[in-house]
Amino acid sequence: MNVSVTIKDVAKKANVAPSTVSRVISDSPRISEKTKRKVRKVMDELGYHLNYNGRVLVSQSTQTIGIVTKVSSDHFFENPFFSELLRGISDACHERDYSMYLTTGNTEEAIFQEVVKMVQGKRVDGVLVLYSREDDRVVPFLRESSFPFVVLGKPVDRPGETMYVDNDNVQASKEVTRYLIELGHERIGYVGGNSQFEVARDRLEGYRAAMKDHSLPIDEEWLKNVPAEKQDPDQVAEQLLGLEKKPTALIFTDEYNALTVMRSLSRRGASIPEQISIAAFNNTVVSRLADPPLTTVDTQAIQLGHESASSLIDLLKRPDMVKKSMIIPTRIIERDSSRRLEPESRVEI
Amino acid sequence: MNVSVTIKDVAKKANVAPSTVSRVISDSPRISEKTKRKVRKVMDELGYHLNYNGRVLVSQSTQTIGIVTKVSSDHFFENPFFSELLRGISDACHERDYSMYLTTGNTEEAIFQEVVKMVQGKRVDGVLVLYSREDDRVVPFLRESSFPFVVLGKPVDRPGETMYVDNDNVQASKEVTRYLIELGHERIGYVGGNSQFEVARDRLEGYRAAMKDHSLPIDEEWLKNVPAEKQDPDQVAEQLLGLEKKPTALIFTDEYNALTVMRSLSRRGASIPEQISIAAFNNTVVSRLADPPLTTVDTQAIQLGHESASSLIDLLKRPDMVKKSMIIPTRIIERDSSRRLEPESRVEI
DNA sequence: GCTGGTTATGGTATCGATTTCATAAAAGAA
DNA sequence: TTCTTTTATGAAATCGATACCATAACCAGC
Repeated sequence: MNVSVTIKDVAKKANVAPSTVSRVISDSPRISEKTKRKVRKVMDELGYHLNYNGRVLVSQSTQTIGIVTKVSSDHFFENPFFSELLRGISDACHERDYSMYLTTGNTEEAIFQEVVKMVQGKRVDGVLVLYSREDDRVVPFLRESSFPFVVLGKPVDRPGETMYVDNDNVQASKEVTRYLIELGHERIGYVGGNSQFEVARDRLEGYRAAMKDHSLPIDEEWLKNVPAEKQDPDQVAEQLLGLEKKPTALIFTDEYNALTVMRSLSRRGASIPEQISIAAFNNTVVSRLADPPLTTVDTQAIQLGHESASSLIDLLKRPDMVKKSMIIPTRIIERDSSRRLEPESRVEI
Repeated sequence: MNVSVTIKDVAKKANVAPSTVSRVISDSPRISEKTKRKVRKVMDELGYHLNYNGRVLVSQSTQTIGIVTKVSSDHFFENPFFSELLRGISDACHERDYSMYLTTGNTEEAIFQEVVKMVQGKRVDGVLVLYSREDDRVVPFLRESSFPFVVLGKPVDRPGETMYVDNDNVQASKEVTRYLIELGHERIGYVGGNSQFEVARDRLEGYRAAMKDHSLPIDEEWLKNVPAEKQDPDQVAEQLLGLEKKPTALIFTDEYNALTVMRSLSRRGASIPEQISIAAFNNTVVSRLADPPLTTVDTQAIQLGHESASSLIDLLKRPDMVKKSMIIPTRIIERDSSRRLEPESRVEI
């Protein structure tokens, strides 16, 4: 096993040319069945296996896609949402016989350099960018290099020229807000994420739009749109409970934030959902196992991952294809963290 | 960008031989500074970038490690434990300038075939197996092929000949059991996982040993050592609460199981930790965010990942190295899910 | 001035597969 | 039977980089 069997060894033993063996491997119709059988027998005998690197060099294609994540410090990695995405991506890759090449780094610069290396070094055929952010260098670089790529999330600029897969976050956010409004809530707060990311902006927009549609005023004190790492859940809880006009419902773009803030709220005597209803985005296992289980917007992470990888592979196979984008539907999963606000129960807490 | 610049183009334009350019790339001391400057200037002008595949072919090394996970249906992927592992692996790879090649599949056969393909096809230099299981074909195959690999978890057989990284699960389980015993618990139950996996067996063994050390009898009714997917949390809760001699504490090898069973227990009126104390393994974000937060054994997933990848890379660099294995220490993180059982409170619930 | 030893660089085979072009053999047409 | 067409296979160039071997240039020592 140490010394490997090459196509030439097979050719020699089978008394054919290397090119014939190559054609047998690709099952070319130009080779007679008899020769195919003979060559295959020898391949078995010698324990031949195709050397992938030789093929890559000549075919100029690695059958591998590069996956670019946010910086590790965003804790994207530790989030089950990421895992589910990866699961979807992985499934799609395996279905189409592609491989995944994972990129990570602790700084944006490190990630960018990784991307440059994998693109210039021809390590991958295409790139899947798992975020969409302002001031990002990766997407512009890929665009400029005319390297095939797909963005998971709505591109910050030129969405028409870019292939992407995303939820309709504005719409989804509108819907979950409306859902709470229909449950009788009027004072609805919103705890978002880093507004550098397109997804955060879209969801905030959807929330605002829904409130406006129902002519409900928004108290800016109800909005906490800050990066997760800067958010002290206790502080958020305290601030919200200290308000004269306390919100009766809260929307979180991040399940983890929802849980930590929920805990702080409960400790301060605001029980969920009795005093405050909660809804969050991303329906991962976290929401299911929370106590009480969270009402969430299912963003269908596995499908998002699957479609994005699948679209990228389509693009690789037919580079001239029209840059179609894809919107994955969302739906609200009702659980116990939000409840109907009966008129009589609208007492101050 | 479409047509790529090769080492030959650089050589021609700089009036040197391709071999000289290659030596400049590797910064060989045999090339004069003057020539290096000249060649580098031309590389810049032409926008040259090393083609990774050409190098791979001649150097017979891909600087990539393959990562083998359990079948997707085990939901290993969706577990933050996996994410943290991956994070550690990723960090180690980036430190050493290695890449990761991820394998997944829905069946064991699919995974096995993937491994064969990546090993025989020379897609990776070494393999990291993220589980240790009975009746596994991957490890024997790697061994037989004398392909470098490291197992995360204690190998089922021939651990002496195999490089592995693991916690001391027997010991860790002993400790957490002892911890509960020292809190005054005597009737301690154990909810484990699929005993095909070495980790499940080790932890069960540790638990039994600790109980024996303290001369505490084990009621076999307290043991639920079944695969996660077959475990109905409600049923487990019901069975445990229906016992005449109910356990006052439970150890879970899986945080998710712990949460689902906990919920069932609470619903049936057994509050945590008042009536039943809980301890679990793997201290991920799940335990931190649970309500109440779980007392857990921190298995240090990130470090496990980091060390395993790092060991594999060491092995690749020095194939003759002694097959040292590594035990990552664990520690108990005390949180609110377990409490001291005061003698007077030992009343039947 | 000649020999021997460095040092800097060039030429070329090589890694393992694919692919184009050429050609021998077989089949079909006249 | 001879010529043309088709089919099956072979020979060799190629992908991009590396590494071995060769050699020119230079310097030192006698």
